[in-house]
Amino acid sequence: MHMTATLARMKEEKEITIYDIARRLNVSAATVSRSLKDHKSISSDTRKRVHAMAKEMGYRSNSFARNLRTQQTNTLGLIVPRLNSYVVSSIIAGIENVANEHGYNIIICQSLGSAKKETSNINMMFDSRVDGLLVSLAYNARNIDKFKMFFDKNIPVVFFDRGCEDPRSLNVVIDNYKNAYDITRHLAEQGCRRIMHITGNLSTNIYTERYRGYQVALQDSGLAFSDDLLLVNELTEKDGVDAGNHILQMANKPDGVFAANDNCAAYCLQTLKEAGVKIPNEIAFAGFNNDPVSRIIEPNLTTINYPCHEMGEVAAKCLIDHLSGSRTVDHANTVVLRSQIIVRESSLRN
Amino acid sequence: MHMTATLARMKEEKEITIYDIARRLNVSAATVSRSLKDHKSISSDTRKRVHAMAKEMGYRSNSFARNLRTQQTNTLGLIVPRLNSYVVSSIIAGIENVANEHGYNIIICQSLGSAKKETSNINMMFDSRVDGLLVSLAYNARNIDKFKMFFDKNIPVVFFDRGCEDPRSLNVVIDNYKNAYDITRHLAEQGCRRIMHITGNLSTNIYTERYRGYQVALQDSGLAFSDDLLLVNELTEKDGVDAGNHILQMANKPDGVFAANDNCAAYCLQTLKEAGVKIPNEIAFAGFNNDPVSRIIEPNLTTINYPCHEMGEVAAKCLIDHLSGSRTVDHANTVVLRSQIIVRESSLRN
DNA sequence: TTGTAGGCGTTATCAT
DNA sequence: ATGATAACGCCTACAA
Repeated sequence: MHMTATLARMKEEKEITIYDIARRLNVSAATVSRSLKDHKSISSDTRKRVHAMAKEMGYRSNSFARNLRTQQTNTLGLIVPRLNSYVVSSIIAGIENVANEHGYNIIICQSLGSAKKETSNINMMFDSRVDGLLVSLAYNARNIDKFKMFFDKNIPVVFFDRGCEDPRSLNVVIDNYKNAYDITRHLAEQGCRRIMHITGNLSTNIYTERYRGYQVALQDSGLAFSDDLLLVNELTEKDGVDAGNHILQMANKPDGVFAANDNCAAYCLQTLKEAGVKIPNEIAFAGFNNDPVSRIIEPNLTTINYPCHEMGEVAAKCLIDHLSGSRTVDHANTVVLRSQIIVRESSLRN
Repeated sequence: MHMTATLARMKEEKEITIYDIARRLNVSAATVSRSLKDHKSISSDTRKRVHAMAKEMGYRSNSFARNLRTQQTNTLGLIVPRLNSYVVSSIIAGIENVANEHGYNIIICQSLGSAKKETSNINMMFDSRVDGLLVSLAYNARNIDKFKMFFDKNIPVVFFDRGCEDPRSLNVVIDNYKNAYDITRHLAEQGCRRIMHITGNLSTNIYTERYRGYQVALQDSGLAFSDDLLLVNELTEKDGVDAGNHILQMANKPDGVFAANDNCAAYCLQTLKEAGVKIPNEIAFAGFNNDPVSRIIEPNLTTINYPCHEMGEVAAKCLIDHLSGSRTVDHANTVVLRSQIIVRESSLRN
């Protein structure tokens, strides 16, 4: 690798452009540009020479210039409620995998449960001219109005985890209704008569769906629902502890609990257990997500196997497919990933 | 909000530029540009009119054009080993917080423990012309050679979690040595004589530091180290279970275990407990991170309180300070965040 | 206070 | 197969 002193200096001081390469090779910038992207109408000889020289000079394509010219960014936007949860961070890991493979960058922001921040994030993504958007909404969206600007410009938007109810939207989700139904039925089959449901904000569709599954399962099991069996909170660790203490003070205690996530379920279960409640015989437990804590809490938690990583991969693939224009028009606009109940000791009475 | 039909059409069909605004207002594009960024030499009257018109027309600044002109991107790069771990995802949440506040986008990629992928990520970030870089290295870096291109161009790089040993690097870390020392001493004080250490790849400095703290603590406690007391793995859930089974088969078992993360510690502890080993009296346990599992496993895990969210915030602030040029020259180039031992039942003998 | 004009680095459309 | 040239949208001396 021989390199002249001037060349070495250029490399350190300023960006090398295709013009610099062109000059040294006595060709035009157009030829360099074409060579670099292996345009077919370029002789393999010059192409090789250009590539070699580009490498030698330490050339790096300027993506802004290219973006400005081509009107696309090779960047995907990602909006999530929060980054530091088991489900979300695993989904992102899956997304990043696929995106990276296809040469896309990802820019991320979290809405932190604030509808206002979410809106500003959406705008920010639009301003950033992302090629496509991946969204997990903090709260329910009946329609895609918030994303009108994306649709107007034919920028694909994929909703994952929490889908969007608008029939025009692309969704990658699991069957929250069915999972909640199954797990509630399971509790009923274990002999639970008063099953409590702990869940998150009911203006978020994953929680309304789970709630609905729970209710229908109660009906189908011939069990009554009453308001004191529903507890809505943020499903945090603290909420789990609070829920446990709440249950301890109830005159008419539940004999089963189905919480909409494992973290909350685990801390609730723990609180009850410490107060001497026998799990599962006095109160049986079920959670959701198959979070690592579900396999640590004792008894291990019956839960729903949420395919996080897969969901990330599928959502990213779906988006990238649309970007490549290879979408089939009649393609289903909602992908429902397989998920199922995992029965563990927390709900198994003998 | 009155809007002409033509205007409405413009808005949907193509991007509004400052020229469009200029034309409608009978001013020059320069005036529009200046008004939009509240340049002081513009009359407040025209500035208001420009802002109003921009809003009415649905103008959005084209960041590529601006980036191309100004040579900066308002984007921070973030490289982590993996996204889906408690520590990393919490750090990212902190980073995103601060970055967002200051108007920076973040682009993320994970190295997944592959040095090759890490290198390609670094290059990719460089190509993306990030204004600054935040890095948690998969493996140890004795120097910043890999980042030479960044330093050559004065692009600040901040190393967090796993620092970089190069004296010129900026680091945000905790005192892994001291924490490991303290927690090992604590185990010794509880009467442990054969303390095992389970840790990750020793070419990663957080693990070498923890290992060193462990060893010095053994010495200071008058305890001998032997090779069979060191177990190196990937610290995963499975590794925890395997470690537990391994211990069960040891002829000369340890009476204490210090694992370099809680997840591995918890699954190891659980495996032993299920096999009938009494915790902490037969084997005392300690972990690292204060992961949620540490508060679920029984007995609760003695651990180190890792300030993840704070680390993310500090790292981002540090980077952004440098970008704003407000850095003090004599400023320390390594920030050590406060962290300390949390003693819980897994290590408390009575 | 505002306008003019050149250039940031690419790509794409014509020519040749 | 290659070259000349004009955008892409914005910013910023310099001029007025």
